[in-house]
Amino acid sequence: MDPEKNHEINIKQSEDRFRENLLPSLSVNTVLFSYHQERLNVLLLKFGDTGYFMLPGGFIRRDEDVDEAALRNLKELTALENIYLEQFYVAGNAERSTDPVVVEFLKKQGYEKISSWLSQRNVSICYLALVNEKKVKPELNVQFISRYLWADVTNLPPLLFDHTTIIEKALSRLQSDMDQKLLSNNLLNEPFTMSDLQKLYEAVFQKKFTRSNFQRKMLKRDILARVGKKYEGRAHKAPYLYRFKKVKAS
Amino acid sequence: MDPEKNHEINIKQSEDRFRENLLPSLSVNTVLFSYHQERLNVLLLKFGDTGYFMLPGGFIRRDEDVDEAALRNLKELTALENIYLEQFYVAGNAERSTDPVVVEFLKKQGYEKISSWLSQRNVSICYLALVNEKKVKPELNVQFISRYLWADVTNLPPLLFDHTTIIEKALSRLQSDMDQKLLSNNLLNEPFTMSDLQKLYEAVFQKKFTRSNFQRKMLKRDILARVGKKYEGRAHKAPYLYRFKKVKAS
DNA sequence: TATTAATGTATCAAATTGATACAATAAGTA
DNA sequence: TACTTATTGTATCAATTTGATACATTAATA
Repeated sequence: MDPEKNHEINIKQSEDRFRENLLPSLSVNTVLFSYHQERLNVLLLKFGDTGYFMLPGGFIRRDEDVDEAALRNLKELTALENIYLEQFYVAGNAERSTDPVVVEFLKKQGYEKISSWLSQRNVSICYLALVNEKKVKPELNVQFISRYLWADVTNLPPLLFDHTTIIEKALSRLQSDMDQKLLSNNLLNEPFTMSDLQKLYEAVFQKKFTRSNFQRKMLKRDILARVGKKYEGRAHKAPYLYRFKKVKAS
Repeated sequence: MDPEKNHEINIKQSEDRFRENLLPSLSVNTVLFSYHQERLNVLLLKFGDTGYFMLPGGFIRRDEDVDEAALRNLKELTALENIYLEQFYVAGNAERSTDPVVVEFLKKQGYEKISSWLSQRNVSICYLALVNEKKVKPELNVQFISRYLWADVTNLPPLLFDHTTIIEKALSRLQSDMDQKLLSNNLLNEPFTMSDLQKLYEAVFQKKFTRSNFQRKMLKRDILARVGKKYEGRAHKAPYLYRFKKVKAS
């Protein structure tokens, strides 16, 4: 059998399954932040050979909470579990689901039907998550996804749909949450030095902090526990190593 | 013709229209705050004779933005236009759409079909808005809505679905936005005195502020313009009257 | 004209923040 | 071993902000 025909049949079947099991008009997208080599990165998936990238995402089953759907999709795409997820934005523009790059690409490949399916009106509920890059194993056996990329948030490639806007909203939410919630938690490997923590803050806020004042502020918050010293074999005082204190059960 | 049969046909027609024109699985709800007689209130609609209330809401047309849908529904239900609306929460629990009170009520009245329709899985995108109670003309020609109520947020009646949770989330968002965005704007009639403004803040934050410090804080923000004095015919110094300064076009 | 009650503003101490200085120390170098 | 270097931990000081309180102003009334 013609493999392409076979493929279209598979699509037809999955489309039927979609109708049965998934909520129509809705999807979730997750902005996965990581911190690696002093850069704040975002996980992106490359769409075919278009040169365009997109955020990981997926659909919502009829019997699961929207939050659960976000967690499940995250697990399916990256093998991550027990991750802090925060719902920060709804992408609800009527025109957002049609991207000429996607339509063009699919038509060129003969996927007229899939094209119209993927271009259906769709509202996306957007989450952000914070992860250690090394613990993420992106799943690439997904149609049209050719590779993945941890992209520096200050230097994003071209993105499909309104995903650039979504990432901007995610970053500003991350900034306003950074001080309150214990977000650094997921982004830094313990133990870490005060300097490590400061560099993370600087990557997130995209500005410099005064060292001594940053240290004072962090120590005063009573969230760090000193667990030793780090001897780097370099000619200076060894910095303390820290872990985050366990959050009190309240 | 039997009026109830006739009614069911109307429902059938509107259900068909629903399928054609509206996004399935999705709705919007709006928490409409007002400030009246030193109380922070929320607009609620009474569901039949059940003793239960609900938030105003509606559906999203296939060709309109989610934000537009929220504005349109608000206009249809209250005749309000050009209102500050903020998306603050997504109610996405799988079980949220089924409320035994609603099911019971509709069955009792013989509306089996409508009951199952209204109980379909539904994700609600929630907005908050701030309005002058006197400018709101709630529309009561809506099926099952018997009356409306401006309910004190500190003393809510029983609510259907997860609407109590939604209002709690709305209040905490209102509190965190109060200082940044010029929200008082929509809640106070201009001109107002400093004491009026303070009472509004006290209703929103549900706590008292020290008068002199509140005044200092507000004056320093450079958002108020003095426009005269208020002679109340009472034995004390006349307070200044204020308006909000026009926001600079930036 | 004195009294009263609410208002506008000043004041003072405490807490917070930004900038800078300085002491401590791990390793390299003479 | 003593001195140097680089980085870290902490102290200090002024400027700013915040909470509490005091006091002066003033519109109506007795």
